[in-house]
Amino acid sequence: MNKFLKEFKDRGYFYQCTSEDELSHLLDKEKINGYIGFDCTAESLHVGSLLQIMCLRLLQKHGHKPIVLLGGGTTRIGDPSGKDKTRKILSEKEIDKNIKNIEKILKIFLENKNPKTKPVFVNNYSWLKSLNYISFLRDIGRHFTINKMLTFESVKTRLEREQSLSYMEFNYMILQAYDFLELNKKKNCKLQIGGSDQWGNIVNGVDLIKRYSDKHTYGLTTPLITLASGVKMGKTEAGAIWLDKNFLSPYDYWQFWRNTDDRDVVKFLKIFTDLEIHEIDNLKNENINKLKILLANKATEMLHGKRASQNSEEAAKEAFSGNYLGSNLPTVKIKSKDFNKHINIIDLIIMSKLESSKSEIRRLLKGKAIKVNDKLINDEKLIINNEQLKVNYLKLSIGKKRHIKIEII
RNA sequence: GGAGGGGUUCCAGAGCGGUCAAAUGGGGCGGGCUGUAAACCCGUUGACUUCGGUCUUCGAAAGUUCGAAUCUUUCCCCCUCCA
Repeated sequence: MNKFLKEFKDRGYFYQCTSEDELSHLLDKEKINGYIGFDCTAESLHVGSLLQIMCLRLLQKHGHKPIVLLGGGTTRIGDPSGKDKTRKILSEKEIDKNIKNIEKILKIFLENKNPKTKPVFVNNYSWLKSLNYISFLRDIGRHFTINKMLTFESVKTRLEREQSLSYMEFNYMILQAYDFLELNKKKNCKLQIGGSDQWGNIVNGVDLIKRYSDKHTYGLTTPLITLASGVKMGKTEAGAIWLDKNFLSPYDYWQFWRNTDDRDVVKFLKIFTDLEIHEIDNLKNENINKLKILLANKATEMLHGKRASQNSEEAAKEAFSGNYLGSNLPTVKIKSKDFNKHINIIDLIIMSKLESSKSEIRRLLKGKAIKVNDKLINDEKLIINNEQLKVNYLKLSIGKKRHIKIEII
Protein backbone atom coordinates (compact mmCIF):
# COMPACT_ATOMS: atom_id res chain seq x y z
CA MET A 1 0.00 0.00 0.00
CA ASN A 2 1.05 3.53 -0.63
CA LYS A 3 2.90 5.14 2.27
CA PHE A 4 0.58 8.06 2.64
CA LEU A 5 -2.43 5.82 2.61
CA LYS A 6 -0.84 3.44 5.03
CA GLU A 7 -0.09 6.16 7.52
CA PHE A 8 -3.55 7.59 6.96
CA LYS A 9 -4.95 4.27 8.05
CA ASP A 10 -2.48 3.56 10.82
CA ARG A 11 -3.27 6.84 12.46
CA GLY A 12 -6.97 6.19 12.40
CA TYR A 13 -7.89 8.77 9.80
CA PHE A 14 -9.47 6.33 7.40
CA TYR A 15 -13.15 5.70 7.02
CA GLN A 16 -14.01 5.20 3.35
CA CYS A 17 -12.38 5.57 -0.03
CA THR A 18 -13.88 5.64 -3.51
CA SER A 19 -11.37 3.25 -5.08
CA GLU A 20 -8.57 2.54 -2.77
CA ASP A 21 -6.29 0.47 -4.95
CA GLU A 22 -6.33 2.95 -7.78
CA LEU A 23 -5.68 5.82 -5.41
CA SER A 24 -2.80 3.91 -3.87
CA HIS A 25 -1.20 3.40 -7.28
CA LEU A 26 -1.70 7.00 -8.23
CA LEU A 27 -0.08 8.22 -5.03
CA ASP A 28 2.87 5.92 -5.61
CA LYS A 29 3.29 7.26 -9.08
CA GLU A 30 2.96 10.96 -8.57
CA LYS A 31 2.63 13.78 -6.09
CA ILE A 32 -0.87 15.03 -6.25
CA ASN A 33 -2.99 17.95 -5.19
CA GLY A 34 -5.71 17.13 -2.69
CA TYR A 35 -8.32 19.33 -1.17
CA ILE A 36 -10.46 19.72 1.88
CA GLY A 37 -13.27 22.19 2.11
CA PHE A 38 -13.99 24.18 5.23
CA ASP A 39 -17.35 25.53 6.08
CA CYS A 40 -17.30 29.15 7.18
CA THR A 41 -20.36 29.32 9.36
CA ALA A 42 -18.39 29.72 12.58
CA GLU A 43 -16.08 32.55 13.43
CA SER A 44 -13.21 30.22 14.09
CA LEU A 45 -12.32 26.55 13.86
CA HIS A 46 -12.54 24.26 16.85
CA VAL A 47 -11.03 20.86 17.58
CA GLY A 48 -13.85 19.27 15.59
CA SER A 49 -11.97 20.38 12.47
CA LEU A 50 -8.60 19.34 13.74
CA LEU A 51 -8.71 15.93 12.13
CA GLN A 52 -9.19 17.52 8.71
CA ILE A 53 -6.27 19.82 9.39
CA MET A 54 -4.14 16.84 10.34
CA CYS A 55 -5.03 15.27 7.00
CA LEU A 56 -3.69 18.32 5.21
CA ARG A 57 -0.50 18.08 7.21
CA LEU A 58 -0.17 14.43 6.35
CA LEU A 59 -0.49 15.25 2.66
CA GLN A 60 2.37 17.70 3.05
CA LYS A 61 4.46 15.23 4.98
CA HIS A 62 4.28 12.84 2.05
CA GLY A 63 5.10 15.46 -0.50
CA HIS A 64 1.61 16.16 -1.75
CA LYS A 65 0.11 19.57 -2.06
CA PRO A 66 -2.89 20.54 0.03
CA ILE A 67 -5.56 22.79 -1.35
CA VAL A 68 -7.67 24.49 1.24
CA LEU A 69 -11.08 25.41 -0.02
CA LEU A 70 -12.83 28.03 2.01
CA GLY A 71 -16.52 27.74 1.38
CA GLY A 72 -17.27 31.39 0.91
CA GLY A 73 -19.85 30.52 -1.71
CA THR A 74 -21.33 27.33 -0.29
CA THR A 75 -21.59 28.83 3.17
CA ARG A 76 -24.03 31.24 1.59
CA ILE A 77 -26.23 28.23 0.88
CA GLY A 78 -25.72 25.99 3.90
CA ASP A 79 -24.92 22.29 3.83
CA PRO A 80 -27.94 20.22 4.82
CA SER A 81 -25.79 17.17 5.66
CA GLY A 82 -26.25 16.10 9.22
CA LYS A 83 -28.65 18.86 10.01
CA ASP A 84 -32.34 18.57 10.48
CA LYS A 85 -33.05 22.23 10.10
CA THR A 86 -32.11 24.96 7.72
CA ARG A 87 -29.29 26.94 9.17
CA LYS A 88 -29.46 30.59 9.77
CA ILE A 89 -28.05 32.32 6.75
CA LEU A 90 -25.10 34.51 7.54
CA SER A 91 -24.52 37.93 6.15
CA GLU A 92 -21.80 38.50 3.56
CA LYS A 93 -19.85 40.51 6.07
CA GLU A 94 -19.88 37.77 8.67
CA ILE A 95 -18.79 35.18 6.15
CA ASP A 96 -15.88 37.30 4.99
CA LYS A 97 -14.79 37.86 8.54
CA ASN A 98 -15.03 34.14 9.28
CA ILE A 99 -12.99 33.27 6.21
CA LYS A 100 -10.15 35.56 7.21
CA ASN A 101 -10.08 34.15 10.69
CA ILE A 102 -10.22 30.53 9.57
CA GLU A 103 -7.51 31.05 7.00
CA LYS A 104 -5.30 32.55 9.67
CA ILE A 105 -5.71 29.48 11.87
CA LEU A 106 -5.05 27.06 9.04
CA LYS A 107 -1.85 28.85 8.11
CA ILE A 108 -0.48 28.15 11.57
CA PHE A 109 -0.79 24.42 10.99
CA LEU A 110 0.51 24.20 7.46
CA GLU A 111 4.08 24.25 6.35
CA ASN A 112 4.73 27.14 4.04
CA LYS A 113 8.40 26.96 3.01
CA ASN A 114 8.58 24.12 0.56
CA PRO A 115 7.21 25.36 -2.77
CA LYS A 116 6.19 21.84 -3.75
CA THR A 117 3.90 21.32 -0.80
CA LYS A 118 3.01 24.88 0.00
CA PRO A 119 -0.75 25.06 0.58
CA VAL A 120 -3.03 26.81 -1.84
CA PHE A 121 -5.99 28.71 -0.48
CA VAL A 122 -9.05 29.17 -2.62
CA ASN A 123 -12.47 30.57 -2.00
CA ASN A 124 -15.23 28.94 -3.99
CA TYR A 125 -17.15 32.19 -4.05
CA SER A 126 -14.75 33.34 -6.72
CA TRP A 127 -16.25 30.91 -9.23
CA LEU A 128 -19.68 30.30 -7.78
CA LYS A 129 -20.71 33.93 -7.67
CA SER A 130 -20.61 34.42 -11.41
CA LEU A 131 -22.20 31.19 -12.58
CA ASN A 132 -24.70 31.63 -15.31
CA TYR A 133 -27.84 29.76 -14.36
CA ILE A 134 -28.82 28.50 -17.81
CA SER A 135 -25.40 27.36 -18.86
CA PHE A 136 -24.82 25.81 -15.45
CA LEU A 137 -27.97 23.77 -15.81
CA ARG A 138 -26.98 22.68 -19.32
CA ASP A 139 -23.36 21.83 -18.56
CA ILE A 140 -23.54 20.59 -15.00
CA GLY A 141 -27.18 20.06 -14.09
CA ARG A 142 -27.66 17.51 -16.85
CA HIS A 143 -25.27 15.13 -15.11
CA PHE A 144 -27.38 14.93 -11.99
CA THR A 145 -30.54 12.91 -11.75
CA ILE A 146 -33.13 13.78 -9.17
CA ASN A 147 -33.68 10.06 -8.68
CA LYS A 148 -30.18 9.66 -7.40
CA MET A 149 -30.06 12.86 -5.44
CA LEU A 150 -33.11 11.74 -3.53
CA THR A 151 -31.25 8.68 -2.32
CA PHE A 152 -28.58 10.67 -0.51
CA GLU A 153 -28.65 10.44 3.23
CA SER A 154 -28.79 14.16 3.82
CA VAL A 155 -31.83 14.51 1.58
CA LYS A 156 -33.50 11.30 2.61
CA THR A 157 -33.57 12.02 6.32
CA ARG A 158 -35.08 15.40 5.73
CA LEU A 159 -37.79 14.05 3.50
CA GLU A 160 -38.58 11.10 5.73
CA ARG A 161 -39.08 13.32 8.70
CA GLU A 162 -41.09 15.68 6.58
CA GLN A 163 -38.76 18.47 7.45
CA SER A 164 -38.62 20.97 4.70
CA LEU A 165 -35.55 21.05 2.57
CA SER A 166 -35.37 24.13 0.46
CA TYR A 167 -34.41 24.06 -3.18
CA MET A 168 -31.44 26.19 -2.22
CA GLU A 169 -30.12 23.57 0.17
CA PHE A 170 -30.96 20.79 -2.23
CA ASN A 171 -28.46 22.39 -4.58
CA TYR A 172 -25.67 22.31 -2.07
CA MET A 173 -24.39 18.93 -3.16
CA ILE A 174 -24.29 20.02 -6.77
CA LEU A 175 -22.26 23.03 -5.88
CA GLN A 176 -19.80 20.99 -3.84
CA ALA A 177 -19.47 18.56 -6.73
CA TYR A 178 -18.90 21.50 -8.99
CA ASP A 179 -16.18 22.80 -6.67
CA PHE A 180 -14.29 19.57 -7.11
CA LEU A 181 -14.67 19.79 -10.89
CA GLU A 182 -13.46 23.36 -10.84
CA LEU A 183 -10.42 22.48 -8.74
CA ASN A 184 -9.73 19.53 -10.98
CA LYS A 185 -9.76 21.73 -14.04
CA LYS A 186 -7.88 24.68 -12.60
CA LYS A 187 -5.52 23.08 -10.11
CA ASN A 188 -5.37 19.50 -11.32
CA CYS A 189 -6.82 18.43 -8.00
CA LYS A 190 -7.40 14.68 -7.88
CA LEU A 191 -8.42 13.99 -4.34
CA GLN A 192 -10.99 15.29 -1.95
CA ILE A 193 -10.86 14.46 1.73
CA GLY A 194 -13.68 15.12 4.16
CA GLY A 195 -15.54 13.87 7.18
CA SER A 196 -17.72 10.80 6.83
CA ASP A 197 -20.79 13.01 6.60
CA GLN A 198 -19.34 14.41 3.37
CA TRP A 199 -19.27 11.06 1.59
CA GLY A 200 -22.29 11.77 -0.54
CA ASN A 201 -21.06 15.16 -1.58
CA ILE A 202 -17.62 13.81 -2.39
CA VAL A 203 -18.90 10.90 -4.46
CA ASN A 204 -21.01 13.33 -6.41
CA GLY A 205 -17.91 15.31 -7.27
CA VAL A 206 -16.01 12.24 -8.40
CA ASP A 207 -18.96 11.18 -10.56
CA LEU A 208 -19.42 14.60 -12.05
CA ILE A 209 -15.78 14.83 -13.07
CA LYS A 210 -15.98 11.39 -14.62
CA ARG A 211 -19.03 12.31 -16.67
CA TYR A 212 -17.95 15.79 -17.54
CA SER A 213 -14.36 15.17 -18.55
CA ASP A 214 -13.82 11.43 -18.24
CA LYS A 215 -11.12 11.90 -15.61
CA HIS A 216 -10.55 9.79 -12.55
CA THR A 217 -10.53 11.45 -9.18
CA TYR A 218 -10.77 10.10 -5.66
CA GLY A 219 -12.52 10.66 -2.41
CA LEU A 220 -11.39 9.80 1.07
CA THR A 221 -13.32 10.22 4.26
CA THR A 222 -12.39 10.31 7.92
CA PRO A 223 -14.44 8.85 10.75
CA LEU A 224 -16.39 10.91 13.19
CA ILE A 225 -14.26 11.12 16.29
CA THR A 226 -16.13 10.54 19.49
CA LEU A 227 -14.75 10.57 22.98
CA ALA A 228 -14.77 7.42 25.06
CA SER A 229 -17.61 8.98 26.98
CA GLY A 230 -19.66 8.98 23.80
CA VAL A 231 -19.68 12.71 23.20
CA LYS A 232 -18.80 14.23 19.88
CA MET A 233 -15.32 15.68 19.81
CA GLY A 234 -15.03 19.39 20.16
CA LYS A 235 -17.94 20.37 22.28
CA THR A 236 -17.92 20.54 26.03
CA GLU A 237 -20.47 22.00 28.40
CA ALA A 238 -18.27 24.98 28.90
CA GLY A 239 -18.17 25.68 25.17
CA ALA A 240 -16.32 24.76 22.03
CA ILE A 241 -12.62 24.05 22.15
CA TRP A 242 -11.60 26.83 19.83
CA LEU A 243 -8.34 26.92 17.97
CA ASP A 244 -8.15 30.68 18.16
CA LYS A 245 -6.21 31.93 21.17
CA ASN A 246 -8.55 34.87 21.48
CA PHE A 247 -11.44 32.50 22.09
CA LEU A 248 -9.64 29.94 24.18
CA SER A 249 -6.36 30.55 25.95
CA PRO A 250 -3.39 28.25 25.26
CA TYR A 251 -3.56 27.20 28.89
CA ASP A 252 -7.17 26.06 28.55
CA TYR A 253 -6.36 24.37 25.28
CA TRP A 254 -3.54 22.52 26.99
CA GLN A 255 -5.91 21.57 29.80
CA PHE A 256 -8.40 20.17 27.32
CA TRP A 257 -5.84 17.66 26.13
CA ARG A 258 -4.46 17.04 29.60
CA ASN A 259 -7.96 15.97 30.67
CA THR A 260 -8.34 13.38 27.95
CA ASP A 261 -10.04 10.18 29.01
CA ASP A 262 -7.53 7.37 29.65
CA ARG A 263 -9.11 5.28 26.96
CA ASP A 264 -8.57 7.96 24.32
CA VAL A 265 -4.97 8.91 24.98
CA VAL A 266 -3.13 6.59 22.61
CA LYS A 267 -5.74 7.06 19.93
CA PHE A 268 -5.40 10.84 20.21
CA LEU A 269 -1.62 10.71 20.16
CA LYS A 270 -1.91 8.98 16.81
CA ILE A 271 -4.52 11.29 15.43
CA PHE A 272 -3.54 14.64 16.79
CA THR A 273 0.24 14.66 17.08
CA ASP A 274 3.13 14.28 14.68
CA LEU A 275 4.79 11.60 16.73
CA GLU A 276 5.63 8.63 14.55
CA ILE A 277 3.44 5.58 14.99
CA HIS A 278 6.31 3.41 16.17
CA GLU A 279 7.26 6.01 18.78
CA ILE A 280 3.73 6.01 20.08
CA ASP A 281 3.68 2.22 20.16
CA ASN A 282 6.86 2.27 22.21
CA LEU A 283 5.36 4.73 24.66
CA LYS A 284 2.12 2.84 25.10
CA ASN A 285 3.01 1.45 28.49
CA GLU A 286 4.35 4.66 29.93
CA ASN A 287 2.58 6.23 32.85
CA ILE A 288 -0.78 7.39 31.58
CA ASN A 289 -0.45 10.86 33.06
CA LYS A 290 2.91 11.36 31.40
CA LEU A 291 1.28 10.44 28.13
CA LYS A 292 -1.47 12.96 28.70
CA ILE A 293 1.09 15.65 29.33
CA LEU A 294 2.91 14.62 26.20
CA LEU A 295 -0.33 14.81 24.25
CA ALA A 296 -1.14 18.21 25.68
CA ASN A 297 2.33 19.50 24.94
CA LYS A 298 2.42 18.27 21.36
CA ALA A 299 -1.06 19.44 20.54
CA THR A 300 -0.58 22.85 22.09
CA GLU A 301 2.83 23.27 20.54
CA MET A 302 1.45 22.67 17.09
CA LEU A 303 -1.09 25.42 17.47
CA HIS A 304 0.26 27.94 19.93
CA GLY A 305 3.98 27.27 19.71
CA LYS A 306 6.57 25.70 21.93
CA ARG A 307 6.72 28.52 24.40
CA ALA A 308 3.01 28.68 25.06
CA SER A 309 3.00 24.95 25.47
CA GLN A 310 5.82 25.01 28.02
CA ASN A 311 4.22 27.87 29.88
CA SER A 312 0.99 25.94 30.09
CA GLU A 313 2.74 22.91 31.45
CA GLU A 314 4.51 25.03 34.02
CA ALA A 315 1.32 26.79 34.99
CA ALA A 316 -0.45 23.48 35.38
CA LYS A 317 2.29 22.16 37.62
CA GLU A 318 1.99 25.17 39.86
CA ALA A 319 -1.76 25.24 39.81
CA PHE A 320 -2.15 21.61 40.76
CA SER A 321 0.74 21.18 43.14
CA GLY A 322 -0.53 23.89 45.45
CA ASN A 323 2.90 25.35 45.20
CA TYR A 324 2.12 28.61 43.64
CA LEU A 325 4.87 30.89 42.46
CA GLY A 326 2.80 33.20 40.37
CA SER A 327 4.09 32.99 36.88
CA ASN A 328 2.07 31.41 34.15
CA LEU A 329 -1.54 31.06 35.17
CA PRO A 330 -4.15 32.89 33.14
CA THR A 331 -4.25 36.30 34.71
CA VAL A 332 -7.06 38.67 35.45
CA LYS A 333 -6.03 42.23 36.11
CA ILE A 334 -7.93 44.36 38.53
CA LYS A 335 -7.28 48.03 39.05
CA SER A 336 -6.13 48.87 42.54
CA LYS A 337 -8.68 51.63 42.81
CA ASP A 338 -11.43 49.03 42.36
CA PHE A 339 -9.73 46.82 44.85
CA ASN A 340 -9.23 49.67 47.27
CA LYS A 341 -7.09 47.75 49.78
CA HIS A 342 -9.87 45.37 50.74
CA ILE A 343 -12.66 43.58 49.01
CA ASN A 344 -15.28 41.00 49.78
CA ILE A 345 -14.46 37.54 48.45
CA ILE A 346 -17.71 37.31 46.51
CA ASP A 347 -17.16 40.62 44.79
CA LEU A 348 -13.63 39.63 43.97
CA ILE A 349 -14.81 36.51 42.18
CA ILE A 350 -17.42 38.50 40.30
CA MET A 351 -14.70 40.90 39.21
CA SER A 352 -12.52 38.03 38.10
CA LYS A 353 -15.39 36.92 35.84
CA LEU A 354 -14.93 33.29 36.85
CA GLU A 355 -18.52 33.32 38.03
CA SER A 356 -21.30 35.75 37.37
CA SER A 357 -23.85 34.71 39.96
CA LYS A 358 -23.48 35.56 43.63
CA SER A 359 -25.81 32.74 44.59
CA GLU A 360 -23.58 30.32 42.76
CA ILE A 361 -20.53 31.66 44.54
CA ARG A 362 -22.25 31.26 47.90
CA ARG A 363 -23.07 27.70 46.97
CA LEU A 364 -19.47 27.06 46.00
CA LEU A 365 -18.26 28.53 49.27
CA LYS A 366 -20.57 26.21 51.17
CA GLY A 367 -19.29 23.30 49.14
CA LYS A 368 -15.66 23.99 50.07
CA ALA A 369 -14.75 24.82 46.52
CA ILE A 370 -13.04 28.16 46.80
CA LYS A 371 -9.45 28.76 47.69
CA VAL A 372 -7.33 31.85 47.85
CA ASN A 373 -3.61 31.20 47.71
CA ASP A 374 -4.45 27.53 48.22
CA LYS A 375 -6.22 28.25 51.49
CA LEU A 376 -9.79 27.08 51.76
CA ILE A 377 -12.33 29.87 52.18
CA ASN A 378 -15.56 29.07 53.94
CA ASP A 379 -16.64 32.48 55.16
CA GLU A 380 -18.64 34.30 52.57
CA LYS A 381 -18.07 37.58 54.32
CA LEU A 382 -14.32 37.24 54.13
CA ILE A 383 -12.57 40.43 53.26
CA ILE A 384 -9.46 40.16 51.19
CA ASN A 385 -6.95 42.82 52.09
CA ASN A 386 -3.36 43.61 51.34
CA GLU A 387 -2.12 40.96 53.71
CA GLN A 388 -3.62 38.19 51.64
CA LEU A 389 -1.86 39.51 48.62
CA LYS A 390 1.40 37.99 47.65
CA VAL A 391 3.20 41.09 46.50
CA ASN A 392 0.51 42.36 44.17
CA TYR A 393 -1.26 39.22 43.12
CA LEU A 394 -3.10 36.25 44.49
CA LYS A 395 -4.13 32.86 43.28
CA LEU A 396 -7.83 32.20 43.15
CA SER A 397 -9.10 28.65 42.73
CA ILE A 398 -12.59 27.39 42.13
CA GLY A 399 -12.91 23.68 42.35
CA LYS A 400 -9.96 21.53 41.50
CA LYS A 401 -9.45 22.66 37.98
CA ARG A 402 -10.04 26.34 37.66
CA HIS A 403 -7.15 28.43 38.82
CA ILE A 404 -6.35 31.99 37.95
CA LYS A 405 -4.00 34.65 39.05
CA ILE A 406 -5.47 37.96 40.04
CA GLU A 407 -3.10 40.80 39.58
CA ILE A 408 -3.61 44.20 41.08
CA ILE A 409 -2.47 47.01 38.87
C1' G B 1 -59.55 21.03 4.16
C1' G B 2 -61.39 17.83 8.62
C1' A B 3 -60.29 15.59 13.77
C1' G B 4 -57.42 15.59 17.81
C1' G B 5 -52.65 16.18 21.08
C1' G B 6 -49.17 19.50 22.93
C1' G B 7 -45.68 23.93 24.22
C1' U B 8 -43.03 23.46 31.96
C1' U B 9 -36.71 25.48 34.72
C1' C B 10 -29.88 23.12 30.39
C1' C B 11 -32.45 18.43 28.17
C1' A B 12 -36.20 14.63 28.78
C1' G B 13 -40.52 14.62 31.52
C1' A B 14 -44.33 14.97 35.97
C1' G B 15 -47.62 18.62 37.94
C1' C B 16 -53.47 20.41 36.20
C1' G B 17 -56.54 26.32 41.56
C1' G B 18 -53.18 27.38 47.29
C1' U B 19 -48.72 22.85 50.82
C1' C B 20 -44.83 24.93 43.49
C1' A B 21 -38.81 27.99 42.44
C1' A B 22 -42.17 23.31 40.50
C1' A B 23 -41.50 15.53 41.38
C1' U B 24 -38.18 12.16 38.82
C1' G B 25 -34.19 10.97 35.42
C1' G B 26 -30.10 12.80 32.45
C1' G B 27 -26.50 16.55 32.05
C1' G B 28 -23.71 20.41 34.62
C1' C B 29 -21.32 22.15 38.93
C1' G B 30 -19.07 21.16 43.85
C1' G B 31 -17.21 17.57 47.53
C1' G B 32 -15.23 12.42 48.69
C1' C B 33 -12.17 8.29 46.68
C1' U B 34 -8.07 8.63 43.03
C1' G B 35 -4.19 10.14 39.04
C1' U B 36 -6.30 17.10 36.83
C1' A B 37 -8.81 9.56 34.32
C1' A B 38 -12.99 6.16 34.52
C1' A B 39 -16.41 3.92 37.81
C1' C B 40 -18.71 4.73 42.41
C1' C B 41 -20.72 7.63 46.79
C1' C B 42 -22.58 12.43 48.74
C1' G B 43 -24.29 17.42 47.99
C1' U B 44 -26.09 21.08 44.69
C1' U B 45 -28.54 23.03 40.22
C1' G B 46 -33.59 30.88 38.90
C1' A B 47 -31.69 35.75 40.91
C1' C B 48 -30.74 38.92 45.10
C1' U B 49 -30.30 38.59 50.41
C1' U B 50 -28.74 41.97 56.58
C1' C B 51 -30.26 34.23 55.80
C1' G B 52 -35.88 36.63 58.36
C1' G B 53 -37.10 36.78 53.52
C1' U B 54 -37.65 39.52 48.75
C1' C B 55 -38.04 39.50 43.43
C1' U B 56 -38.53 37.14 38.37
C1' U B 57 -39.98 32.21 35.91
C1' C B 58 -44.05 27.17 33.47
C1' G B 59 -45.04 29.61 24.52
C1' A B 60 -47.15 35.35 24.25
C1' A B 61 -50.81 38.82 25.74
C1' A B 62 -55.23 39.88 28.31
C1' G B 63 -58.82 38.18 31.95
C1' U B 64 -61.47 35.28 36.23
C1' U B 65 -59.96 34.66 41.43
C1' C B 66 -58.12 36.58 48.05
C1' G B 67 -54.69 33.30 45.23
C1' A B 68 -52.98 30.56 38.56
C1' A B 69 -47.86 26.44 35.65
C1' U B 70 -52.86 24.84 36.72
C1' C B 71 -59.48 27.99 34.78
C1' U B 72 -61.30 31.51 30.39
C1' U B 73 -60.32 34.35 25.75
C1' U B 74 -57.22 35.78 21.74
C1' C B 75 -52.64 35.08 19.33
C1' C B 76 -47.96 32.43 17.95
C1' C B 77 -45.48 27.76 17.29
C1' C B 78 -45.04 22.40 17.12
C1' C B 79 -46.81 17.23 16.54
C1' U B 80 -50.25 12.99 15.29
C1' C B 81 -54.27 10.96 12.50
C1' C B 82 -57.93 11.30 8.42
C1' A B 83 -58.82 13.51 3.48
